[in-house]
Amino acid sequence: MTSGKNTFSSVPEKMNFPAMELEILAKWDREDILAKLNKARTGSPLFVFYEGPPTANGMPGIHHVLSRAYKDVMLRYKAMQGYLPIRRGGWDTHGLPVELEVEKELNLSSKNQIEAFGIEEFNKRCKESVFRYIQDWKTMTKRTGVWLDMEDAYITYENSYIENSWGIFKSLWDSNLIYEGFRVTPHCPRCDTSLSSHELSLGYKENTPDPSIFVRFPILRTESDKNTSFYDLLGLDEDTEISFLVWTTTPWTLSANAALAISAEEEYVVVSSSENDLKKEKLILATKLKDSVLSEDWVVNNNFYGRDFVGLRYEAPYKEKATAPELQMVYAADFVTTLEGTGIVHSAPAYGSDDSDLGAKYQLPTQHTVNQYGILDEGFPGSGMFVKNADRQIINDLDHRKLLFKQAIYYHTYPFCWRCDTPLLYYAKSSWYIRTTAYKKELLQGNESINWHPAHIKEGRFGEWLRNNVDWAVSRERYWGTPLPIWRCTECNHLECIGSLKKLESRVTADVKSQLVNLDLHRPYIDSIQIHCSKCNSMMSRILEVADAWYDSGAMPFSQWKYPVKLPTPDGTLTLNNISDLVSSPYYPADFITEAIDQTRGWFYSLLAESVLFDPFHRPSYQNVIVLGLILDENGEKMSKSKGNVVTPETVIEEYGADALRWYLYTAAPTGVARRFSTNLVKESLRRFFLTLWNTYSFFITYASIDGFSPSDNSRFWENGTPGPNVISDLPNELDRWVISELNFLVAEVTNALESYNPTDAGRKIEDFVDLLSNWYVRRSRRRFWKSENDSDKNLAYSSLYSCLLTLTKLIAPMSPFIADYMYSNLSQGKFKQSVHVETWPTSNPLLIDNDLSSATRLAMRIASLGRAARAQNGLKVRQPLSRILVQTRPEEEPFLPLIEKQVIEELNVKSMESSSLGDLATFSIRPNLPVLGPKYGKQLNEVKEAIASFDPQELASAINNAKEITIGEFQLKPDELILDIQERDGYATASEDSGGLVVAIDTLLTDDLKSEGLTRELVHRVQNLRREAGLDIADRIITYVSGATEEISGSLSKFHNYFCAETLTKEMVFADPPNDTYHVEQTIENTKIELGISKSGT
RNA sequence: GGGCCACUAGCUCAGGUGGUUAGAGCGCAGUCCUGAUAAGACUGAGGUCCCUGGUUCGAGUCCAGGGUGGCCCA
Repeated sequence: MTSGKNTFSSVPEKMNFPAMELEILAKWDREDILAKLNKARTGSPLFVFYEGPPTANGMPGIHHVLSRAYKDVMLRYKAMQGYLPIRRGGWDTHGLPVELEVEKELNLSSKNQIEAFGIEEFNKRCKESVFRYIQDWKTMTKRTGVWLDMEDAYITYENSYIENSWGIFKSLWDSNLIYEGFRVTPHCPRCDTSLSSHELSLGYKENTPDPSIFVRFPILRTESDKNTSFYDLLGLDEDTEISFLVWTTTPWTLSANAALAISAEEEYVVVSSSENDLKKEKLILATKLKDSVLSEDWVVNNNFYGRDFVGLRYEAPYKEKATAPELQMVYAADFVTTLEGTGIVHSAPAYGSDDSDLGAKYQLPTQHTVNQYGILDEGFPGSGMFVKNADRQIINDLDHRKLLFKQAIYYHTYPFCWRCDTPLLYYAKSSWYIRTTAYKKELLQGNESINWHPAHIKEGRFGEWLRNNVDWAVSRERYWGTPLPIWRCTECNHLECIGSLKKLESRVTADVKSQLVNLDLHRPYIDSIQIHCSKCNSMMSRILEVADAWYDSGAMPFSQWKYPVKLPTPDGTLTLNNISDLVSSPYYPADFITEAIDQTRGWFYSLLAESVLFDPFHRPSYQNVIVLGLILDENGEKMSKSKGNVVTPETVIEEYGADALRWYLYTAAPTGVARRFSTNLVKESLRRFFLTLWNTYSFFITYASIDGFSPSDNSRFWENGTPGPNVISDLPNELDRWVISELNFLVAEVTNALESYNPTDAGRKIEDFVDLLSNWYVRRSRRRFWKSENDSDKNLAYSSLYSCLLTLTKLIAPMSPFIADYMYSNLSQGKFKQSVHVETWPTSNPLLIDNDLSSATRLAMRIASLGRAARAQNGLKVRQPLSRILVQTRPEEEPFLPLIEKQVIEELNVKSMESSSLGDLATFSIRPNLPVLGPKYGKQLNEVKEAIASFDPQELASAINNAKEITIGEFQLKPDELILDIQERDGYATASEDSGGLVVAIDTLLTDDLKSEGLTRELVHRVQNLRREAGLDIADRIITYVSGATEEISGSLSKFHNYFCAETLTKEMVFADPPNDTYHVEQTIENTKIELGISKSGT
């Protein structure tokens, strides 16, 4: 510490927060604060953070500021807690959204067109596009005060990243966790491409007409014992045929029927028609749907549950074309409902997602009867036609064969290609899967060990997703992505997975080897690398699929480093040679991640799945997650470019500053719930919190500068010489003791909140404290700062306020880093750290927390509030002193009164405060103390309540006062089972709390002395206004002129001469007309006109 | 269709474990206070705690069903 007095820099009259933030940013740059922080934390325990990588092919929005702000707050907090945070950023660069943007720019609309254009050039454009807005992202990140390492960010398209991701894939391959299967996707038969869910949502059309047909699927009579017995069970003769009635809106898919699905728990009926009796036909359908499908002629013969039909075999319309007719039978499936149709669903695994899942479950064949252009195969009615046109032929054929029961037109919402308007087909394509279901148990166990904020995500959205886990379809038939490292033999179809470049090198021929040097691992380059088949020695080519971009981001813990890599740890520098080293290093798993809720099935899942499957111990790669809610516009609608309701971060920041925006984002709504955003709310944050804080700070600086206060003056002020909340414990003034107690309590609360990853609570607690600091501590302490002598009381007031402000700068530093550093720099006068962000987090001293004092002060605030209300209601302005106030509290609060007497007297401008006993003037009401009586009397409570209500309150009151048991009717009541309220007090200005037992009564008697004093105070007030209007400095001494005063006024002024002069800094009082060169104004006081003037005194 | 979340004053949000008459900030109307304040205090207007049932002596709170909105998935 330097010796001598430093002065505080003065506070600008009008504060420009955004400009201040730019200054602080320049300071951080100039002084390289982040590097200094990292250096200071060398050898500290790590706080490992993984960044969920954004894509920089669009402008960053408010929701991006949200997640960055939440990332930053925890990193800054942990740094202050003494950790070394790992703040490496990352970029997600692959995937369909990127391709779509480029397709749009190049005006391409199908895979054929892309391939004609050239994959090489296409991918080049993709690569260029992903960093199109990187500068905007970096600018936003920096401007919002977010300390993420953007210069050394990982990039998912880099070779090293791809190669590491291959390594994971290879490891899964070796564990038999990769397989090839079918996956049903929305497919455009004209563009010959699958559509993403996003594209799908662009093309839904309502009221699309489709055929709605009900088809008979007769139960086979002879082939198995069960079937025979079913006919026998119903006692059906040879001529009677029984059929499942099946509903479909896609007749063409009947060509690929593989199964029927029913709901096991639903009720079904066997029905026959009285009219059709001759035909001896019986139908089966769900009980609930009978009336909507069949006419009243059909009567119920038998009742069954769906499960009774499981295993029954049937005759499909095109059974001769089925690849596995022996498997065509009834299966139970959860997806079957009884809301429409017949409750019996025809299933074609190639043409439906549910169907495909069912097929996978029972190993049904995925049979294609339609090619990728939507043309129906040979051998079916309508063959060679587009399926939607073939529908008609099929319906006619079914009708002809008496299989069609009835038909209609069905209007529903159906997806069309957003590019070419062709109806989409759900179409099974070959796809590569990761067998996540093999580790379902471990995934669920891993989830158990993760701390989710908010907690409901764990068992709710995320847990639900994991419990319904299906294998991850990880391949995409696309171009711009991590190529899957699988090679297939062109001759014998043998498959091999290659996990690294080195391995690849060992498998290629000598002439190809040279091509591997500096090879871009993307398509099309990697596609030309062939290897020799280990089985038949023919050539193997890479399969053409690339990985789902979620696979990239999920691989991020492993793939983000370029091995070998040297990383700092508490024990020194550690070298990681490969992804296996990573898993056993302190860099795995992450302590903390945070992203928005839409990542539950995105990054949160891919991260969990890949780590659980890859990690030998099957641990999740993250331990704490903050899940953020979405940001909606002020009307509750999602912000989107097309709606034009996007608020850009810049607009808000330029007007109110990044701190205000951040503060709003932390405190406005609990984490995880959607929130409505409007610039006005940010403004409110600024006004309500920052301006209050700023005014308090500004007050301190102003007066501390005048008085030359220096924090180091008070040698016994700091404990261990460190600035913080630990001010000495024997402060004589109860206001100081109180504020220091509140401060220490606050430190504990904020620390707890941030330890629980809850910046929202932390911020709200700070707001509450700042309000108390400004509107109680400073307001009540003002006179201590104003008095002219520099005594120890004044010094301790400064010290206490200083301690609060300095500690606050640290508490708010993680949340609003700019203003925190700005205030800290001035308050610390360069004696502590270079920046608040390299400070250590304050610790709370429980010995300084005084709960009684806290309660007492709250009581003082409540009394003051009631006192002001009582005055206001009776037209007694606070400036008029009155003699006394009577206060009635609850018994347990009464001991607090002496502690706060001085504060209440000053606040309410009365001469004395008395604790009032139950006097004759009061009237009472008595009410039952329900939390006590309820459990005791239960159902009898109503009788007790009635008894109490019918009893004389006055009598009860005195009994309670004497702490006696009271007999009311048949009940014996103890004093604590009743609550006594005072209603009013005649002859006084009274006010009482609605629910508490607190009443105040102000004696309204106005003596001559009190009146004179009130008059003097009124004059003081007028003179103060003149001082301000005249533009005098607060320390200027003046000469005061009064003319035209009544005897009452002049008498008052002479009686309270000293008071008047001290308050107004009047050196000389002149009862005469103010000279012309003074500042003077005519005033009306008590209906009298007087002339009041002031001039600056010479000395 | 399924899952999750939300629904409390005009707006934004608080309201452990059930307890009589549900709060804050902003906004509105009025009054007051001010030698830090872009402020503050008090009063007032403003509530079907989304609805319906149930449990309970007692439900904003617990349970069931439904509604609206949002997100995710079909």
